[in-house]
Amino acid sequence: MTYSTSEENYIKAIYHLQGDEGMVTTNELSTELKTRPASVTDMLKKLKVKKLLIYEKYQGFRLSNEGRKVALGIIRRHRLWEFFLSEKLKFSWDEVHEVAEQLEHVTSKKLIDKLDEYLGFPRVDPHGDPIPDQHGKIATHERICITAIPLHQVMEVCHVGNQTPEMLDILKHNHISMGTRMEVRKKFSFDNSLEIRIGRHQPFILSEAVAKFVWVKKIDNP
Amino acid sequence: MTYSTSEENYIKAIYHLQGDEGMVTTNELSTELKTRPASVTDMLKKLKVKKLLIYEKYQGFRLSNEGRKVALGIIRRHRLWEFFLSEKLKFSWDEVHEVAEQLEHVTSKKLIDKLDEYLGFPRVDPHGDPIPDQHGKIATHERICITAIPLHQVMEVCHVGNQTPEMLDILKHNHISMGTRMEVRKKFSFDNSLEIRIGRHQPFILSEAVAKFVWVKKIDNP
DNA sequence: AAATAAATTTAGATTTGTCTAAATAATATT
DNA sequence: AATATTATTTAGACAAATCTAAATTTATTT
Repeated sequence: MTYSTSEENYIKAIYHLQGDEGMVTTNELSTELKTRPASVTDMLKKLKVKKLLIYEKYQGFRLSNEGRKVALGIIRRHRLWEFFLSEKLKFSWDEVHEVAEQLEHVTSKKLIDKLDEYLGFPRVDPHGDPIPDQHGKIATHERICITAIPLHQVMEVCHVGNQTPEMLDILKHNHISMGTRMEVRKKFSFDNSLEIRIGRHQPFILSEAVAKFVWVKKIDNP
Repeated sequence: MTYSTSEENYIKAIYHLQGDEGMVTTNELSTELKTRPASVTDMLKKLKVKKLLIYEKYQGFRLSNEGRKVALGIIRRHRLWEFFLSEKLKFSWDEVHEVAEQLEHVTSKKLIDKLDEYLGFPRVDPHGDPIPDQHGKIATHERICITAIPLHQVMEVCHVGNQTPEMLDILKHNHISMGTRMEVRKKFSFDNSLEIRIGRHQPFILSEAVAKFVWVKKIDNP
């Protein structure tokens, strides 16, 4: 009922790769984890024996219900630590992931539940991803990429799918962060760039390269 | 320049076993770490190659200067996490050690230095043990066991050498904690128990079994 | 449908940290 | 001082997690 760091990394990666119904392939996972496909196969066998995986050889695989539960536990730990690092220790956005990667493997339920309480039961991490609760429940808020929303509708930034320092830099420059309310005023079909307006400020242009990582949701408290 | 969890555990244990000048033996270390002596010998060879250890076979061993530096880094992490768990997450005294044992192996200098700052640069952990600073400097405050202090001298509790729930219970019951100022009023040679007084409160008796774990120092700000 | 290419698995090796059993060195006892 | 006891080390094995190279299965092309 407790898993090695390596097993946890595999479980987490599989969770992220498999969508709602999808299967994952050996190559995908080996790319994700930067290991050789042969190593992946070895681990798949192990996880299958432990009943965390639905897997028949050559057929691809996905997490069992139990496996998904374990994955959500790991993700809970990861995201709570990210929140802690960002909120309390003032780590910048692009620094939290690497450290949380290590902290997430500290397994003490009490530690995590107390940390959750100390942080005030946050519902999303600094990148806008939802944090599963003690029971593994995870909010699936409806979100949509700003490249796909209708014009002239004010929405709230709730997720950024790229956490590099470069991305942080460009977003900061344009005063975009989690919770920012914005409106798409125009789409330029030539290069798929967008004209954005935040509140009463001067509208500005966002390239497609940036825009495709910015996701919004309907405003919570209008 | 980075060490495995296992290596770190050996280094830390050697640091604790060796006094100021002393040598450590294979058996002592194997008892401490609950491994077989043969495993200890294997690791000693490895740590010697890495120049962390002064070791000639059959002659005992102790940390090199470099080894001591590494040990102090690990102890710094351990004690800062203990402080965090106790102070911020409200873990009780006897619960912090086990969790800190895991957290101490998360190696990010930035994490630890920011944590230190966040906690307000604490100088001692919840058991009264000093926390090394960024440069590995550790305060060696003069302390003395209450079984050994002269009578009628008010001193301040600065260390408790036993962290079981039972110890916590008895100390709590007698209103003794880190920083408590107390005076030994009488020593009973029959059973080596002590009569203690805290402030103007009713004096009480402490058994030798408890007293030998309670250490005090001169009062800082008289 | 056969041939080719790509993905996956198997077989066997390697590293780290551990173990047991046997050999050797140091220490204690008669 | 010789012997017995204890401590330490060596030798060889094992489990976990990885790797390379070869074999096998599935998918794609002609």
